[in-house]
Amino acid sequence: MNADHETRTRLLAAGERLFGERGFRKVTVREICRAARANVAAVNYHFGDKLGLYREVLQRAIDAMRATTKAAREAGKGRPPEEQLRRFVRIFLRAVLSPESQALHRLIMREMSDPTPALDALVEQAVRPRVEYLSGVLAQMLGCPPDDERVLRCIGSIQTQPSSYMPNSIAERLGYRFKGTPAQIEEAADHIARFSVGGVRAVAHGKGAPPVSGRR
Amino acid sequence: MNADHETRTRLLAAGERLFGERGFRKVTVREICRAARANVAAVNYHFGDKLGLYREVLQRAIDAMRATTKAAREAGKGRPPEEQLRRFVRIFLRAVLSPESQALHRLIMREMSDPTPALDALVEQAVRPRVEYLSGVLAQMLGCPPDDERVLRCIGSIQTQPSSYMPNSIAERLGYRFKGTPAQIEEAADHIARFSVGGVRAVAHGKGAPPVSGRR
DNA sequence: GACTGTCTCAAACATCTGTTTTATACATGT
DNA sequence: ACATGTATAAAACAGATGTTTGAGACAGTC
Repeated sequence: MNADHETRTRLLAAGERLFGERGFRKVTVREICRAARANVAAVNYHFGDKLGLYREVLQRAIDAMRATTKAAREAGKGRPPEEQLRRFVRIFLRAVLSPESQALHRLIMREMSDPTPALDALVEQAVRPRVEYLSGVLAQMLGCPPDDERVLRCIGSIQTQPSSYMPNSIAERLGYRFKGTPAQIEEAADHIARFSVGGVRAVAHGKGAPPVSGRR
Repeated sequence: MNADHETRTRLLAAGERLFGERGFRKVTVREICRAARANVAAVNYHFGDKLGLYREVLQRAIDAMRATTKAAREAGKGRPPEEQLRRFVRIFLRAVLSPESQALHRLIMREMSDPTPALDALVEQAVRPRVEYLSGVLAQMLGCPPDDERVLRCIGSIQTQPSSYMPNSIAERLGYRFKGTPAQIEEAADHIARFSVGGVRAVAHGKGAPPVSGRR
């Protein structure tokens, strides 16, 4: 019986931490089981296989991402689109960089840059809703329909920026020490928000990069 | 003898292609040897071990990256900093996305997001010079010293954007078809240049993202 | 008290992967 | 002709890794 599934729960916790730190491939079943003080066979017993455990962890990450999107949506409700974008950036960065919540959000970013067979669930359940929300915000800022190519391009430009602040990043080797203190997180969010609003404005006005030489 | 090192050359070519497509870890020695029509032992004979082959391929990538930085530097010589940034972005994107030259430049991006023991050479020989060049450009645009934190933050915001246009990217699943035609590459470069110049301007003027609510 | 289903464990298994060994062929220099 | 250094090939090796097996412990059920 053991309806609490104690071992199962410990495996999920260990998987969340380790998968979040290193992604699916670079974590070994034996490592997870050691961290969860469980037998090597425990993963296969409770989750079928390694990917089964990963899928459950990823589902939690998907839920966390949806919650973040929802929080950003609500924080921006009734405000002008630029302010909606700023608030989205700030809420997103807090989620990705705060030590308490970072594990699951990093897992998302890893899954996107190095996908597993579980990618589909992520895209359909979490990425698509977020992109739809941001598309609405950006379409307003750009003054164009949400399916304009510029909308998706801007979303790309915005969503990629946070990876500069993740550990392992080259920036650390170049003197930029990012430790993830609340103050640093706000500074990073502030920068990305500023940079992104400015970038979108430039795209909206069709200025900033004439074909190759400089009309301006 | 065999001073041409035919097998060695084929191994390097196969390694360049495969490492560029999938990175160090996800390529197997047997795969490389099969692609190079060589024996499994060939890699160890010619390069000591797998990492030895990788280091030689990476060195080519480092050289390609330095050449790109140099080309951007020269293309911008004597021009205003914004134009220097635009030209850098365009030259960089052409290198990363053009089918002919993409393999080595993708290897660079892989090495940065998922480092191997060979990372040091990359950072010291290729990343640092590029960052120094961009720091100069951005310091001018921002009107601040090159070691101001905003400089490095902007470099991060600029350099991360191209990953939106790499294969495997989520954008493909959401309807944005990027095939890498010259026209599409120019469009992408145009977008990133516009967005980045606009972003840097906003950071320079301290506008675009007041603390949380909206003064503007 | 025997039975059943749940859970855990140590051990073994199968596969993949980087590496090494051993033998052989070939060209070159003396 | 012989020795030497270079290159390739087939096979074996060693370690890691995901998975399976078979036995046993434990709790609840008939």
